[in-house]
Amino acid sequence: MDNQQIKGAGLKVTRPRAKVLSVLQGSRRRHLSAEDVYKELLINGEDVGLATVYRVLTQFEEAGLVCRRHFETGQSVFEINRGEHHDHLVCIRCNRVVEFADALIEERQRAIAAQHGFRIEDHALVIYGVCAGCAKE
Amino acid sequence: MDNQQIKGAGLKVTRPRAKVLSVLQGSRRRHLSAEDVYKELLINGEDVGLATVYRVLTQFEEAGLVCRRHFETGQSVFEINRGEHHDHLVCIRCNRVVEFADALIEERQRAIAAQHGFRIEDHALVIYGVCAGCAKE
DNA sequence: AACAAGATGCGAAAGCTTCCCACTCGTTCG
DNA sequence: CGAACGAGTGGGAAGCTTTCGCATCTTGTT
Repeated sequence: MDNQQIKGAGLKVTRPRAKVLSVLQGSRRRHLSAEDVYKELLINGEDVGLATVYRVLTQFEEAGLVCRRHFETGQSVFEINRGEHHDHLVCIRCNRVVEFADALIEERQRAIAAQHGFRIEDHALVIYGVCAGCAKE
Repeated sequence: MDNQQIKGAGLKVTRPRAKVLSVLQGSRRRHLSAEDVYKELLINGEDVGLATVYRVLTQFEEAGLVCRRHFETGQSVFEINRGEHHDHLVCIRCNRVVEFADALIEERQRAIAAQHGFRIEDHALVIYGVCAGCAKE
C-alpha cells in the first residue's frame, strides 16, 4: 500500500501526501512537473496548495521515492523512482520522453570520474532530438 | 581580433558586446553565469545593464560563439565555444568543473537515438560528484 | 555630418519555486 | 477514546533568474 512508502520515509500519512503519490503512480505520463501534479489534484477535487505540492515532492525526493529531473524546459519534472537508473531522450518538438539505460555508457562514466579523482554522486544524460513522429511533419 | 567574431555573427560591434566577449575569454574560470559576467564588468568600471548581458549572451549563443549549460545550480552558465564538443564533471561541493570528451559514449548515444527513431540535435551529459580536493576535507 | 536601424539601460514583469505564519490535522500517550 | 503536541497545510507574499518594453543613445552607412 502507498501509505507504507510514506511512513517508511518518516513522514506522516496525510491526505495531500497520499494524493500526490497516487497521481505520480497513476499518471499515464511518467514525467510530471509540480504544476502538472497540482492541476491533476484540482481536477480530482482535492483542495491542496501549490506550495504543498512542491514541499511534498521535495520530501519524496529526499526520501528516494521520486527523482527530480532538470530538462531544459525551465521547470523540474518528477517521476517515481523504480530503483533502476536510466537516462532520457527528449523530443524538442513534442516533449516526448523516452527512457533508456546503457551499461557501456555507465561503465565509461565510472572510468572517467575515477580518472579525474571524482567520486560519482549522480549523473544526468539527456539527449535532445526530434522523434520519428515529429520528423515527419 | 575579437571584433571580427562579433561582426561575423551579423552583430554590430558595440562596447557591451566586445566587453562581454573579452570577459568570457579572459576569465580564469571557463564557466560563468550571466551574473558573474555582469559583476566582472562592473568591477572593470563598465556601465552595462544586466539585461544587456543576458541579451548579448543569448545572441552569442545563437551565433555559436558561446555555449549555454544548464547544471543543476539554478542558473545557466556560459563558456566560449571552442568547437569541440565535450561533457562535464561537476563537483557538488566546490562547483569545480572538469571537461571531458569520450568517443565511445558519443558513439553509443548515436546508436541509442537511432534505435528510438530520434534525430539528435544536442545532448548534455553531466556527472555530479565530489572531487579529490573536497573528498579529503 | 546626418540618418535609419539596431543596441542599450532601466525598471517592470514573468515564471518557477520557496518562505512565512496562523490554522488544522495525525499520532501518541494517558 | 480523547487530549495535547508537534508536524503539516494553504494562501499569499517574496525570492531568484531571466525577459520585456520603451525612451534614449550608437553604430555603420550614405
